Amino acid sequence: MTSTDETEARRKVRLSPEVRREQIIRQATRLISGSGFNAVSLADVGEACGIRKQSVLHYFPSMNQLLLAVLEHRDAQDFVTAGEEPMPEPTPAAARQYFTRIFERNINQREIIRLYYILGAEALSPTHPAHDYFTQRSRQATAELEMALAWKADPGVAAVELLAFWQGLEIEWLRNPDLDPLAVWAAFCHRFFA
Amino acid sequence: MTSTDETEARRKVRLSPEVRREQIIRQATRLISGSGFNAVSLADVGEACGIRKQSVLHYFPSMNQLLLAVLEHRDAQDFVTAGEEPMPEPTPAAARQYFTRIFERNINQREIIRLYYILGAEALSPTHPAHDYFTQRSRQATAELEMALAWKADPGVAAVELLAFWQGLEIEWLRNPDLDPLAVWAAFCHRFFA
DNA sequence: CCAGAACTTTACCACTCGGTAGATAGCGGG
DNA sequence: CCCGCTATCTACCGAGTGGTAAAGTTCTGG
Repeated sequence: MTSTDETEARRKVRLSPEVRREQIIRQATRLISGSGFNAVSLADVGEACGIRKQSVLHYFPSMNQLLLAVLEHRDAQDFVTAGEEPMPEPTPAAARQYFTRIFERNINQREIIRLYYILGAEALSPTHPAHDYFTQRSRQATAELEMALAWKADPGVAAVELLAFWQGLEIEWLRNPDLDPLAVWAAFCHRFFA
Repeated sequence: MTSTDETEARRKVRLSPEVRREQIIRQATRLISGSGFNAVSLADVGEACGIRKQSVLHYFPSMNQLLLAVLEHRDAQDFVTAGEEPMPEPTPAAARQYFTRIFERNINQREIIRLYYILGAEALSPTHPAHDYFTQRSRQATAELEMALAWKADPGVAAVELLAFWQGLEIEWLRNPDLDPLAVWAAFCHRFFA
């Protein structure tokens, strides 16, 4: 993609910093969730926004910082949409309802699931810029699950079990969009929350 | 890493084609499983083997071909080690024993699990050189599981359920090496195969 | 209506990428 | 012993990378 001036020179469009920043983050999210951080360049992000890579660097000091901004932006948005979710009482029925609701919300955000899948894999490497982010996040998720599964015989094992199935199912759903994740989820829950 | 001549010039070591090819595939597997295909270069592979990147290209016509060679080599090796595994009868006990044996074998190959995790994520993108490989492989795995779970009420759903938990657990184990995957596996099987 | 702030640009830089062409050197067979 | 085969090398290419410096252009407040 040389993307030379095709039939028209680029019009210089000036946007407010807030709008531009959000646009950059949105496009970066889209591109990274599509091909992974290692396969996306500053120029790609710029092109998707209709600006040069140097303009992207005007808002984010480096590519790594942009990646972290993408993740933080996502966390902030999650906090908004999920904010009012009550912590479940430690009973099977309450926990099942709680996790099912979050699961349903997730599968309406295909791009985000894909982002975390791809980045989570890349970030296994300790030198990846998002390595620490994912390490901390995984620890936190396990702890939260363990608390909601206190009624289980072994909450520690149960937490890993639920977490493993959960994200494994999301991955299968990414690979095969035709599959009905809620049906599989229900089959698992029928045995797990009993 | 400029890797200049440190205290000693490089000795030109000449190996037989078979030995060198295998060495290259082995090192490429190691590097890719560590950081992903998109983050490994021909020069990295060459350096790991003590040769120049051009010498790597002497054996594999391109980086993409090297990646495919890595995957094919792995499949061939799997066929050797797993060759004598009998297809299970479609009963709960036989299926449980069958899958448990494969699972135990897998968790002795951390690097390979990691290779498939990282590559599987990158290969979601249709432009990735291993995209077709993973699409076909996933289809095949689901079909095989479905056959071994014919005794289930809904083998299609059960196959996805088992596959999801399976690979989700492997991923959790990659993230946290301290966890005991066999314990979690047993907990899941206790309910799933009943 | 002008001046300054700042958004976007062009012009670079040093480096790495995958890949090609041709020279060099180590090994086995005669 | 040396000659041919070929594994490996040096040298190079065009394109792309993240990032810096500074000029230009657009908007806005006084």
